[in-house]
Amino acid sequence: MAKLDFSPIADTTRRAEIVALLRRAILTGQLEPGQKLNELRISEQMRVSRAPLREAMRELVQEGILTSIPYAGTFVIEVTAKDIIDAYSLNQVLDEFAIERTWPLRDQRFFDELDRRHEAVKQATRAKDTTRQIETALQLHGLIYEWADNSVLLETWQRLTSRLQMYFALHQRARNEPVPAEDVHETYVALLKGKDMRAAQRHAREHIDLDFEELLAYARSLEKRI
Amino acid sequence: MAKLDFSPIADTTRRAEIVALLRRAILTGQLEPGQKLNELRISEQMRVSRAPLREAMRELVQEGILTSIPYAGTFVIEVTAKDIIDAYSLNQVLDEFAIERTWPLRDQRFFDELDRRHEAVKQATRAKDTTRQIETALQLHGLIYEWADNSVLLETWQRLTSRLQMYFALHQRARNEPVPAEDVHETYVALLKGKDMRAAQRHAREHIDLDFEELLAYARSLEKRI
DNA sequence: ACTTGTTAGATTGTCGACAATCTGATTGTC
DNA sequence: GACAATCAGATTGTCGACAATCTAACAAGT
Repeated sequence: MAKLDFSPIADTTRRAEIVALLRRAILTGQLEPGQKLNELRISEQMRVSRAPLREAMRELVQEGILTSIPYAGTFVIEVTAKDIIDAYSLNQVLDEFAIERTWPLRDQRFFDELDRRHEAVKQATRAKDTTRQIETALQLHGLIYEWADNSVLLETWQRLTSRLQMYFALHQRARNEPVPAEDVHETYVALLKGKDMRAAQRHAREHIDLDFEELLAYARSLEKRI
Repeated sequence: MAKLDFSPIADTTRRAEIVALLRRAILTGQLEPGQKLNELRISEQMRVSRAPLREAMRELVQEGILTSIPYAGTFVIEVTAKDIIDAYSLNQVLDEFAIERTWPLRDQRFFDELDRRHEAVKQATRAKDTTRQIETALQLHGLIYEWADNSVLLETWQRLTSRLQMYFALHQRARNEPVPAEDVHETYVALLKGKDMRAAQRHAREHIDLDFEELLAYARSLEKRI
């Protein structure tokens, strides 16, 4: 018997595809915060009935990027400065925990995957594909969560990621400057390969703080516009 | 204008009621882990069509207490020893964070609410209502999360709570011993009222460890039975 | 005996139509 | 003109029926 591992086959329900489509539209900012999702219109555009669409929307509500008011509608969540602060402060705590758990489990496969994802970020940066840059950066960041061998932690991170990605996308969309060309993840990757866990944890915290300042400033500007 | 705060009116959709019913059935162990939820049967029992039932089930899947396999069915999640370990280790980290954030925000209203919830636990204990005891104990524990003024943290805790409650319920159901009569939360409440934050954090960690040992032993026994 | 094809039954996924509810415009009243 | 009552249109919530898919039992071939 050959020892070939087959991966699970793709979800073949319309619902799953709708979830993916909607999530992408929200996280890239094509659907703006506060915007209402008209079921009839969307179902017609997707050539799908409202049943699977509604089920998909329930999933995204639980995922935290949509919000639903009975008989009124389902909306993309609004982004407040406080939301961003809250998400980031929790993210710091989780990062520390994830690094602690991943640390003893690092092996060659981990380092290889780390390099692979790092490379993906650099490529997206060179291509000036901001959406993909955000996506790959979060995937790079997510490796410590995938490696930490804690399914509940991973789920929590993935929920948080949805929001972070949305915040970043909004931020990128708002400022029309080009994306920073230098590689801010170089140190992060080096530290994860090194021997000083505390240093890695500290850097994760500081590095996040850096991006955070800029993002927060944007969030504040949003607040004032209302 | 009177400064009366009205609480949001109750959800009036069937879906919301179904979610509440199903969640309760799962968390109290009436629906056992691994059990399949037959849509037609349940919808007939509830005198409801399958549409709102299915939407409710999608929510609970995202909430993490159901799992769905396309064209096969939706099942109550299985509980493994590792799941419990994972949930608890994350809970420890979150507890520390929640206490840290809540600490400077404690006021008279906090202390009053703390006492109120503590009293509810004691009452459920006296009445030997194990289900309610678990529920109230988790509510007591959840106060630091509600008070921490971090919506993302609160959501995360609520998701985690669902599972913890399910684990505890399973545990309680398995052992037929009476529930401990002495009050294990006395010290916890006292420390939250005190001046030493570190001590409170330490106790939260240790206290949880205590219950955890017992719960874990049960989880291991589950593993072996398979 | 073991695999492979076939088929019937049950269950999930999807659809189109109807009922309940909300919104905002209109009318009528003071 | 301001305000309440009413109504029409649009949108969400729910239903019952049909289509797609899975499972398990059985038959047939090797």
